[in-house]
Amino acid sequence: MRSMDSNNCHHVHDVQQLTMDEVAKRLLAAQQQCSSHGVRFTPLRQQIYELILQADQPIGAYDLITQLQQMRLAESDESLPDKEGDHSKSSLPKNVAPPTVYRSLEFLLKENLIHQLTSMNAYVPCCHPRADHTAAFLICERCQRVQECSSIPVQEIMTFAKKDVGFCVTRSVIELSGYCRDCAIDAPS
Amino acid sequence: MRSMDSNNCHHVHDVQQLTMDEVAKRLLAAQQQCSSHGVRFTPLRQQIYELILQADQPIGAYDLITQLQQMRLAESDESLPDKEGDHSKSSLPKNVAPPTVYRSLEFLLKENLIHQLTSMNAYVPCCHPRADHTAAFLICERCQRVQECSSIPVQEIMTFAKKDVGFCVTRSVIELSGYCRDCAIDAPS
DNA sequence: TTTCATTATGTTATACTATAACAAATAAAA
DNA sequence: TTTTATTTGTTATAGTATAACATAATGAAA
Repeated sequence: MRSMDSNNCHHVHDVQQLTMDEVAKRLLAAQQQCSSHGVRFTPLRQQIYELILQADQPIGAYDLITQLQQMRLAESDESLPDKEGDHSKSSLPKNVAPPTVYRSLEFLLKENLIHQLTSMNAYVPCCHPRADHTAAFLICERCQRVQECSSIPVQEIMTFAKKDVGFCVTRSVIELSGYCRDCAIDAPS
Repeated sequence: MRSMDSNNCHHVHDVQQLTMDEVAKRLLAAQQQCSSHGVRFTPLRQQIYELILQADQPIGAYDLITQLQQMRLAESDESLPDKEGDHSKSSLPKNVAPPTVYRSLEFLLKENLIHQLTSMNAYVPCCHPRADHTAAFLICERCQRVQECSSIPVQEIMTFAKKDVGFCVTRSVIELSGYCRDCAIDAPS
């Protein structure tokens, strides 16, 4: 059972377990963001974003492929039950190949709509699509819950790299695996 | 050209570009550590550790395989030039398969002799093999230089996760890519 | 509208990274 | 020595990601 007070500290958010309402809101916001950025939020990109939003765990590229396949099969089945249905609708390709998904993932990453969890080859929605912030991720090994932290200590590492080491960061991977608060109860501390 | 004062701030070290002397020292230290831990520092493990120490960049598993192959070929060639040499020496297998290398990498990781750079699927020596510290890595995209930081801000993230979020970290991946001090001069800041 | 250029997607093939499962060899313990 | 445990070899395959080129859809210019 997930604690309700898990978000009480500064800038820590669960990235998933969204309600249908929240998913809808995110999709709309993404629409608007893409529109204002002058980039195209195509049906494919939208579908993939939606799958990532709806997933209750970080989802891998090949899982997305599987789910897309099933969605397309389901769509083509819908046109059969109709006795006099027009079968000339939109015959999407049956097979979804890796590049199809990876290109949309690349797009969503560039738009800051999703994050990549490099340590587990999976993807999650971004909590704050607007900002180009540096985030750390707390990944629970047991329940797969992922929390996104854009807290002070995370920012301090960046300023440390710049000020003290003279290192100019262009990409950050900060992923801490372990046991979340709820799961740590059962596990050794 | 690498600055000499790049290590002037607390707990930041280049992980590579070791002199032959330093490599020898590390090997000896590893020998002793393994001995005291009651684990076996076999010739294979030693060879792989040595290759990682000698590399001037993070090295991938399949690069290690290639290098091992070449070493073994070179060894078997050495026995040919001798006119009356005993060819019955140590005929090592010609092919080095992935598990051979991955198992030794696993060993070296467990002994804290090396680190895995998850974001680039490569491996580097550990600066402080003794401690089981949390480290951040600064990875230069241009010159491939890698710096290991076990500085205060890094530790603060860990305490933040524990104290403020109740998250119990078992494994950390903190890798910042970008431009090191020397390369940042030419690149946009 | 038609043409053209651009962008996005489909398609095929393949590269790269890593592990499972079992066999053989080696070293340590009984 | 015999047994046991550990390490390494071997074969096969799983999992992740991209290159290269073809086709289709979109948006802009003529």
